[in-house]
Amino acid sequence: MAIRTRFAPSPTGYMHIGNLRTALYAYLVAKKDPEGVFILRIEDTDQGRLVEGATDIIYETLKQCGLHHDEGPDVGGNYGPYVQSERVRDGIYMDHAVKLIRRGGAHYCFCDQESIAAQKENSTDGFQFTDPCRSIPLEEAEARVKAGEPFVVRQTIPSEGTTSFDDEVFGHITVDNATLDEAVLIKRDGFPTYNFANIVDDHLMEITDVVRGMEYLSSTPKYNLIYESFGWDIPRYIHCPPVMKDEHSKLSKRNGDASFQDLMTKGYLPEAVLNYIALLGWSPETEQEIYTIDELIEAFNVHHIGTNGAIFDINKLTCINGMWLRKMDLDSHYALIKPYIDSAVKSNFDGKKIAAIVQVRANTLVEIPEMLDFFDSFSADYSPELYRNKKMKTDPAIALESLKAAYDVLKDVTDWTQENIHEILLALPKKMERKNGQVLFPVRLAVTGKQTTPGGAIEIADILGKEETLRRLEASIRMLETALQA
RNA sequence: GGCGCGUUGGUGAAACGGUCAACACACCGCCCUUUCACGGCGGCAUUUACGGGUUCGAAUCCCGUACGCGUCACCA
Repeated sequence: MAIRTRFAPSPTGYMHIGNLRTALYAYLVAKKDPEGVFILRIEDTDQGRLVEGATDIIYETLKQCGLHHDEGPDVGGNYGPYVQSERVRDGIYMDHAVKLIRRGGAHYCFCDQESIAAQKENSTDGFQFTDPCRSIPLEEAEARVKAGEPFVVRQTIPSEGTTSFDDEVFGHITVDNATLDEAVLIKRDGFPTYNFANIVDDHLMEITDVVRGMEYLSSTPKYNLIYESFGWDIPRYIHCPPVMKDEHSKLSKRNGDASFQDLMTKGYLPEAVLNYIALLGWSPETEQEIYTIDELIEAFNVHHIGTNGAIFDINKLTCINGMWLRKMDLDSHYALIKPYIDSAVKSNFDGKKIAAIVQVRANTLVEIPEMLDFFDSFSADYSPELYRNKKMKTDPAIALESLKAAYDVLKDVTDWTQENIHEILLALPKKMERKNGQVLFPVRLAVTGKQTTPGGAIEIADILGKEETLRRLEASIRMLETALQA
């Protein structure tokens, strides 16, 4: 039988990295099987927490990441509807709740919240609700329901014995039934709770592998009791530890940095983000670090998912993002970063050449414009002290000498190509008995006015063109002369 | 508080009883070099939360303690 997994978010806001990672893992588990099916189900049973537009963010994010679902509200499928509120209208949950009650796995409960609170009030430490409605005979309960009395459906849990299950990540877990409380399955408003809707839908949609956060680990035994009451097969469980913001707290929707959309605006690539979060909590069996989605499918193995929370490290993401940027061929890299180049460079320079000098340096997209600001704005009012560089063995006086020499040879170049500039400029240090750096470092500085830039003197001069290079050189020479005279 | 889960360097982590505890990020040096970066090389846990036990041998198994997280909602 083919593997079927689902990603079941509730549309309550942004998609954060922890969520996305759960989606990724569910996707990988499904696609590991060539026949595997990945399903998107929207869990909107909490009508009070719905956030408008949240569903679209989910669609958009999955799409950007290439996590295409085979079934879902927008793409259809044979197990629909894929939105829980629509399933409520179809009566699916209530029908199953009634079935479960008849099988003894649940019961009607007429307690109001006040009486539960009162019981809690009167109990000494360790409150566990004891439901008096458990003992109401079924016919009587059904009659009260029929008469219109408000009710909830509550799970009936055996007071003795133990329940255990196997988790692919955490192993075998056993709990005493006595510690399990009888959770509400159908709320007073007729909507199912998350737990119940989940069980029913997972079964009806024939989910074989349940991938979810480990916060559900403690309610899993209750799930299994319901599966057993129904006589249904229990799925494989894959509980994932949380993605943490720091040592103590999980990544939260409040923390804007954690949302996928924010990472996009911060200049990260979807592929890199996916690559990174795959590695957050899961480790491959080889030392390979860069993975395309297809490579992840190939390498993924649930038994290498870790058991403790992993702190989201933007440094590592940045590094991986840089690797993705660098491994692209120049044409696609240029196509990708063109908007960022254009936003900083309005003058008519060769964008592709600029892309080439940027490619080995940029780790994120947003840092690109700042790197390139010198192309459009140059004025020789920077500090002459910038020319003093210990490693290059330069100071303003040496720089002035080099700049003049460079200007003299450069002004006669007729064919302004990188090769020619290279040849001409590198002849200079030899002639002047200087080190390469003593000539080229000042030239680069003179035409950019910046301490550090992407690209060296030759590459930048090439891009700037002869006229602009000479203009900038001249301005810098004048500035240096004035400074040295003073 | 009950129950469950966890604890390897600043971070992600490998090692599934057997040499000096991989690797990557970050950090620090050095090299390369026309700056920065890229790339290369090296450093960075005398030790795997702590205490016992089992064993010829433990990060790895057992027990206890501490700490952390989760759960105990008519939220998901």
